[in-house]
Amino acid sequence: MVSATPTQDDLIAAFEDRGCRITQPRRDLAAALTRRRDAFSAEDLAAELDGVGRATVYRSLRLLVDAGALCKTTMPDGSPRYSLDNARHHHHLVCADCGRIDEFRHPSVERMLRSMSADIEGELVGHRLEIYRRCGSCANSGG
Amino acid sequence: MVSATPTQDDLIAAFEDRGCRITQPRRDLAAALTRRRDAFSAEDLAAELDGVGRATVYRSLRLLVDAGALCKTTMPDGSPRYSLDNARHHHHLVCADCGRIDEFRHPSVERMLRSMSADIEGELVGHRLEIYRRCGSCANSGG
DNA sequence: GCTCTTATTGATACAAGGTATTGACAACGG
DNA sequence: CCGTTGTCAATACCTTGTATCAATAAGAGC
Repeated sequence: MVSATPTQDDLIAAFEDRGCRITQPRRDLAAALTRRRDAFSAEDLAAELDGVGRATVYRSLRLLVDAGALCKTTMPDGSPRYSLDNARHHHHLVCADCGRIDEFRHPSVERMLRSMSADIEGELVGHRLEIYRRCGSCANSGG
Repeated sequence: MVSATPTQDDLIAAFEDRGCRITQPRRDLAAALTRRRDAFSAEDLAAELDGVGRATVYRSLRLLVDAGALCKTTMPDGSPRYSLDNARHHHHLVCADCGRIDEFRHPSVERMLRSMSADIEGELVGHRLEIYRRCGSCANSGG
């Protein structure tokens, strides 16, 4: 049961669960990820992981997103960011100024989806919801 | 007051409202757009508009999105699609199979946003919501 | 209608984010 | 410890745009 922010071992386990081999690049990547408390771009991570190929970084990120260990979020300008996933279904609060991403669970979201599904023809298969805001520190530090 | 799906003249008016010149490429583009009843990619549209430069297509699409005449929506795989906008705030129902995009207004969405804003630190500056489903025809035609 | 100014154009280069290919390599089952 | 095969790094390429720039054409003013 993974419930808090995943450790390096949790990330390794995510690879194993998907039948992947545990290689040095994946270990390096998992280590780098657990060192990061913030949201990051794939390119940033690739730049940090000297000696690990760019393609490998992208492949691994996709694996971890599919495994549910990482989230991929869209910034207001459309550019993607990755962040560690604390599991359980949630959405994201994205600060439009500093890019900070917080997980966010609110009963009204699921309530809304239930209430809509009655009025929507066809079968609901998913949704995408980001909430953009100015976070507390950005709101305080001027603007 | 533009309330139904915009005509070619409405699109031309959208350019004019923004102080833009009405050029032949923009006329061609507006004509092509009103012929389209479906969602489309910018590249598709550029391919259709022979003789209109790729950059011009992208520039014009951005103008029309800013003017509120077009919507830019994200497919489940993250790729963008454009569709004519019937104005008034709304969200999108995207068919995960055929890519069909319908506009969609439901009181529970705004209710949800209101209800959340009370619980969110900082100032809300926007949101992004797509609902993915299998539309009626896709659900019927097997799968 | 004819200039003149300037927005706009198409071509092209570039950027960001990501996938496909490929020969070399290394995990790990036996 | 060996062979199989998943994975690697490198590289080319793709998609979705944006920046640059010289050439052009809108449309205002006469």
